[in-house]
Amino acid sequence: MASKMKQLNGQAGATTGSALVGYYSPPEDTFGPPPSEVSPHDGRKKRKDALSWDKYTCAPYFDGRLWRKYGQKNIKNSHFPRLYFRCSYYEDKHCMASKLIQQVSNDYPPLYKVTYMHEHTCNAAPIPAPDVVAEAELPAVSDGFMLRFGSYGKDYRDARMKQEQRQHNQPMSWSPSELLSFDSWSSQLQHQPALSSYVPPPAAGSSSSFPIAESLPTLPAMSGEGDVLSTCWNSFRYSVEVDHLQFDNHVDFAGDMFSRDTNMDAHLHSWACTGIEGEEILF
DNA sequence: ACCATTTGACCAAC
DNA sequence: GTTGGTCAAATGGT
Repeated sequence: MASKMKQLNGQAGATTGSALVGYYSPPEDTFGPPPSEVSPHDGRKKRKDALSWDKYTCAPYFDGRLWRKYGQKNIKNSHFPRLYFRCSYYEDKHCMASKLIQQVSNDYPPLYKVTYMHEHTCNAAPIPAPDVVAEAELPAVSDGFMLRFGSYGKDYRDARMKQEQRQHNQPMSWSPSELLSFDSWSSQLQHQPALSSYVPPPAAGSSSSFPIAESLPTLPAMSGEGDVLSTCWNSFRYSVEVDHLQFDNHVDFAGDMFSRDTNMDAHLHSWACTGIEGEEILF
């Protein structure tokens, strides 16, 4: 039998109200105009003869826009699935922008190819870079901890609140990559070659905030159980000397109070933040 | 029960 | 016939 009823002929009206999806990655050139168009060179014509351009990045998820995932497909001759997104304003504003994400390497950090199709017509304001950045007075990294954190800042949280209001005050869940959080490694781990190759220390004696331009994707966040939370985890980095912050059980960081999880292994420390609207966020 | 995500069917492009 | 893009039912989390 297997009579799987399926609505044919696209343009299915309202899919069930799905949430907006946004992820954070370090700002690259994504807030500006799209890079020059690159036509596919695999010989196969794209389904839609649309304007498209490719971008290779380690931070494929957040590009300042809100996307809704609508599909995933295993691709022949690729170890990684292809993920399909369209603009979250597809229904509201009939914005035809879409993108697909294809992981192309399994390095640290993994490299992704992102193919964008159609420009946004939704006129939605791009999500600004987070306002949580490293605090001032960065010391030399020599014997410090390397902190890594991913966050949406206040602007993004405000945007989410607005979106929740649009959706009849239905709260939106946070994905792990959206949580204000950070991990730390001991300097011992930091000096391992595999890490040092892509974690250049900040300039010694730097006294300004860690430049956003120097933010780079880092290792996937690991939970206490060793699970990879999300390879879309992107972070700013900064370093502090051990005595620069109090590394006991609480840290006041950029105005948010973090408490350390007691179940941590030798190198990976996980923290909970109690600074967002009084809620404690654990992951 | 509601909502977000996943999964597999359908169908267009090759 | 095969592969990839899209849709929506099924599934899972809260």
